[in-house]
Amino acid sequence: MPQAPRKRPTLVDVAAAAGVSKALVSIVMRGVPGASDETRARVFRIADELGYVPDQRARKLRQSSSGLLGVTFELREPFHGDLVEELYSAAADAGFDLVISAVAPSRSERAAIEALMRERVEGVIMVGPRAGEDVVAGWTAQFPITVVAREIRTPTVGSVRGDDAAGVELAVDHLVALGHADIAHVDGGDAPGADDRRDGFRAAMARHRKKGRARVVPGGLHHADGAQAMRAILDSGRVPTAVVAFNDECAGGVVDTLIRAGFSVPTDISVVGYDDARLATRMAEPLTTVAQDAAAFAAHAVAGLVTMLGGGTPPRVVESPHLVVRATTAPPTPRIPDSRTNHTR
Amino acid sequence: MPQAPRKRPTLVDVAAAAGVSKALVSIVMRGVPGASDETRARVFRIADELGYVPDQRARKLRQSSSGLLGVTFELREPFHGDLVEELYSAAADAGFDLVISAVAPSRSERAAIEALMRERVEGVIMVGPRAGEDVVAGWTAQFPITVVAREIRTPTVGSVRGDDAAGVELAVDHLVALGHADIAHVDGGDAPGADDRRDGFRAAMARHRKKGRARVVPGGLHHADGAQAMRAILDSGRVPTAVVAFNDECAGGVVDTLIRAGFSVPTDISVVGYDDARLATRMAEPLTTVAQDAAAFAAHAVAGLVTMLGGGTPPRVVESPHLVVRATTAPPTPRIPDSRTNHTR
DNA sequence: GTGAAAGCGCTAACAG
DNA sequence: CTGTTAGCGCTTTCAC
Repeated sequence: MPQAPRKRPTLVDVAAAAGVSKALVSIVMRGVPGASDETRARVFRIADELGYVPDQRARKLRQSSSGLLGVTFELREPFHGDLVEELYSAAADAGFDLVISAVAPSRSERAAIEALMRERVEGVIMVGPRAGEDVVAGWTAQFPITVVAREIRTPTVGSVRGDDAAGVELAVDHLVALGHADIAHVDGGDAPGADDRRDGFRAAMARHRKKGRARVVPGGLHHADGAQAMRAILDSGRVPTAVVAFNDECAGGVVDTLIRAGFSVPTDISVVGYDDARLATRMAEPLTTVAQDAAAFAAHAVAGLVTMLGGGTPPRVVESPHLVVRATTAPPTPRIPDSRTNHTR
Repeated sequence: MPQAPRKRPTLVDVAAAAGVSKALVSIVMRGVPGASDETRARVFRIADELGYVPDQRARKLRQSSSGLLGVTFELREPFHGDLVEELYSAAADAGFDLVISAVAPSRSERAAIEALMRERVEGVIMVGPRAGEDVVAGWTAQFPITVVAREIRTPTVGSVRGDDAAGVELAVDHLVALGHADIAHVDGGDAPGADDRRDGFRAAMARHRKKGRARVVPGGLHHADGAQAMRAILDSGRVPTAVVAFNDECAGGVVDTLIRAGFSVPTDISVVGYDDARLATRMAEPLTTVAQDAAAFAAHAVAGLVTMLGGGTPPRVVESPHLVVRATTAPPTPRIPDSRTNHTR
């Protein structure tokens, strides 16, 4: 097995070895017309023998446009991972390469964005950014930006997101159709999209003339938030027959608390999540959830950004989510009062 | 708010605006000695006004070494995310920039590595690669490679991993000290490290003269694998008092199945995970687990790779894991035969 | 302390 | 079909 060479072969090396000009090698390597088949074959063979790999950086430097799209995402969010995966293919389809830059507790959004600036990406897609609108708008001075999975009002910034209100309404409609009346919403606090989901919940309950039985409980994005919120609901003594959680992870916390309190899901209580992140399939009970189509998000984000690159207007896409019914929802069972009250704490 | 400029300012633009040569601007931007304080201040101010950001690609192209380290990791693995985060800081400390390239079902390790080749990274760190040893060794022709969180025997490839056997032994020792005798191991199938953990389990049980009561059940890396394995154990009728799972996610599946079968954790059955990924804290019960220090892994991987860059020998680091006792382990409770047998299926 | 010139590896435009 | 020439934006000698 060959060791890492002291110096990588360049176009010139290949050209010399093949006895042709470097321009010709370039033509062959890019697969553009302008070389005879036999030259092509010979150059390829030599390049291969030498272990030649074109230098992407030099290539992009020479070209007027870098053909690069940047992406910022959070390493910790499963749904972000799903999106990044889809973005790779969406970008490739559009003829762009992707440069991904992660955000984590020890690496700020600012740091992630600045790395992208230095890489000379032509535009960036920010997945669920936490920065303020004005901050994001400020970065717009460097390149066009499209935000995914978060609403943004600044007109110069593109936005691709799901219709959060409609998604929650879908969930409520499903539960009502099953016969549920007492439904609680464990919300997302100040997370992106939380307001809309809360509003959607209230609107749907009002539409079904169950306004008085709609309960909103403070929650959050994570497992612990859902668990704690559900515990609060149980402790309140007023137990609903169904819960709509802010997202899948939060729903996981809700379910876990219920099971440990001796309830069974969905027999005693139905639970609906949101996102349909890969996570939803990693739970003990396949979760009924509102699905956001990551592939569609990615496609719209890339297409929208490319439009902006050409001077077009920023995309403003609101995708309709759909409901995926799995195993955590069922018709409510008549409740025997107090039979389940001695739940563990 | 300024719109994205038609063309980004370059060094020349800044130089012209400041009335100095571009070499001087370069000196100032890099912060190297060779410019007076007032020139420095003026150049900085002008660069800022123009919104100038140095072009990383052109910069690296000119330099003999790119100062770039590549990383491949799986978007879906929480522990990989932890590692990547630590790698960012470890690389920065060593004066390198990171280029991360994700692996996902729709993006192969080969694709991820080839993107890195084109980026002219000087070396790469592969987090828990799945490719065969020979394949990884083959890539070594392009750049030095260090593998993290997986054993590799090829001497030309660096390796930084935890002592998997010792880790599982730690878990078994802890359980035995608590008084457990019947312990099962839900293994990781053919995942990296699974063999060692299995061996460690058997060795520890033998050491404690409980060889006959050691049971190994086929599992896997994910929640569903753990859940299914635990179900199989329950169905077998021979229920251990403790389970050591391959990793945290798998342990989550084990716990979930137990709870739903009416067992309580840790009162009836203790469960130990592995990794201490962020995930471990996202569970309903804080998981007792074998912790791998992601920061230490990252530091060793970067240091080792840098050594290889300088012609040194590939690192061969085996980190000692440690046990983090949380809420899923306790002394065994005397079992009333068959009291719990009617678990749900 | 400052500037002029050369060139990193490649592609684009042109000439043969 | 093939080769030559001129840069992309930057850093790096080496003069002044």
